[in-house]
Amino acid sequence: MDFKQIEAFVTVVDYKSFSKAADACFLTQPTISARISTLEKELGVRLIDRNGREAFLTDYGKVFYKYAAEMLDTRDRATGSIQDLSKEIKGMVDIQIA
Amino acid sequence: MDFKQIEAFVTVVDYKSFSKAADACFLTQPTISARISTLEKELGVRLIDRNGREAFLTDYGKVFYKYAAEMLDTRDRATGSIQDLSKEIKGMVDIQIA
DNA sequence: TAAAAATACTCCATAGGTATTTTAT
DNA sequence: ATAAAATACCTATGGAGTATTTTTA
Repeated sequence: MDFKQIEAFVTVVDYKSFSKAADACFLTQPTISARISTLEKELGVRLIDRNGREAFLTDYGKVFYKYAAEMLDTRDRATGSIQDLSKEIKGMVDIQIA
Repeated sequence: MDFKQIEAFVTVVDYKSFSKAADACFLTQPTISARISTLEKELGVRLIDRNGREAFLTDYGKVFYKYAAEMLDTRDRATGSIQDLSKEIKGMVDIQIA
């Protein structure tokens, strides 16, 4: 499992389309297909149904989506916290220099 | 950011050593070094202090560790849930066949 | 028939290993 | 002097693009 795959998955779900997700991610449609497909192979389960006009979640996909969103959120909070702390510390250094 | 990097980070912290973490992960010490180093570069911050006999967390590392553990945990819960559901569904199929 | 996804293929980047050097106690 | 991490180097895997085919509504 990989953040790139998770991002692809969440974006496909949000846009209900592989090609639109590709545009949104500034990637090509085959790249999105590959990421989803690799993720599904790893999990041994189909996450998205491509039959029909729109791509929609399977039961597995519904379960996985919650965790996917949580992982992306945690990652963002992690980088945010580090950046905030970094600015804070740099600020303290500036005050000491001044 | 990458689960491989996060695993390397958490393992180094747990073992307080790059080389011991490498053994535990069935990888080489340079691989662990590279993963930690890439993660630190991406975050723009040093997570682990290698001065002294033991590798220990910087202030940034302490903050990041919580999120790291959370991400690994969420990933494990995600795969666990999918596997459980998969067995459940396969079980239902078996019953229908029998 | 038109759209969207899958597949085939090619190329390049990077991840990981081995060997070695550097560092610190 | 020793142990641990960093660095250099090389190779191979796989990730991503382009072009094309397949699918389905």
